[in-house]
Amino acid sequence: MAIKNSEEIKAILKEYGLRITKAREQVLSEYINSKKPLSIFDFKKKKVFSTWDESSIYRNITKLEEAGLIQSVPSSKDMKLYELAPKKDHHHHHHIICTQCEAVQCLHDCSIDGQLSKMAKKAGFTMQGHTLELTGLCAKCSK
Amino acid sequence: MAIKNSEEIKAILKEYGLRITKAREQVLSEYINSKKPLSIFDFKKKKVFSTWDESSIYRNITKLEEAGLIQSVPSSKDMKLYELAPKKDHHHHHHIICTQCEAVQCLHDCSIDGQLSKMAKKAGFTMQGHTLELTGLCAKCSK
DNA sequence: TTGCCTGCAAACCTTTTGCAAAGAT
DNA sequence: ATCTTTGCAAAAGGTTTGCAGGCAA
Repeated sequence: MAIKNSEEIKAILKEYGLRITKAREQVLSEYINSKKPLSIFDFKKKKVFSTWDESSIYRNITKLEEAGLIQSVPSSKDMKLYELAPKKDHHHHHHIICTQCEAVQCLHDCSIDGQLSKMAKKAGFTMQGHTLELTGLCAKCSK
Repeated sequence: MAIKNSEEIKAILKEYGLRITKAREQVLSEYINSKKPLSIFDFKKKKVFSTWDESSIYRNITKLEEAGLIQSVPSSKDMKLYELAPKKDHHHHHHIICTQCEAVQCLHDCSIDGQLSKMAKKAGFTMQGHTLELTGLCAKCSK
């Protein structure tokens, strides 16, 4: 998703019925402009967030999730991960996690639905959905 | 996987160079005989485990993971999930869960590896593995 | 003004660790 | 006899909550 400026962020918050506060704008901005899921740790690393109390970041993440702007992502680590929720123009996608450095990346072409439906049918089921996570080595770690 | 008795469990522990203790046998047995990933909560629910201290269960899970008998599974919840590692579960497969009656069935033809590898490669990753869960309606419930 | 948001501190929950006693090899 | 595992209690790390004051609508 393209980088959005402050006015656009505010408009989105308004559209979702959320109050506009500086902390909330910054949290949403991170998710909108990030290519990968973010944990509280990712926020704490950035000095922009050193002004905000951790609990406020947590509460804003919760608010954004309740509003449907972000969603939680499965992880093997001890921290919760969230990513921007898919909008209508977005594609259903999955993640691949590096088994060495734990980097997470989104995979934007999920072209296996047809095959999965067939597998389900063989077992006598009508498929409704699926969850899929890949593991592997990222470019850096496979060197 | 077929249910294994106490002697078989002991043999596996020995094979993996682990000492045989009652607690460890019971933890491994749960993973071997479970059709789904287990968290510490699943252990605490069972009264067999009420005899063991939580820290011992945690330590045994750690030991089994280090030995390569179980592996961690990505999750959105607050608790870590583990499942039997694929080596012991010689038949790589997935599950489909009925969204109505919660019946679980194994899917024994996983023919998507090739496609997943391609998806991973596009993202710059070398795929190592995947976890997949399908949801749908079973034969009975879709009537 | 009204009610939501924030910082602070404390509570909470899962997981880890230190230590001495009990158990496995 | 030696080295590992256990129970207990305490600590650690991430997340949530209560409260009083501050800010958005």
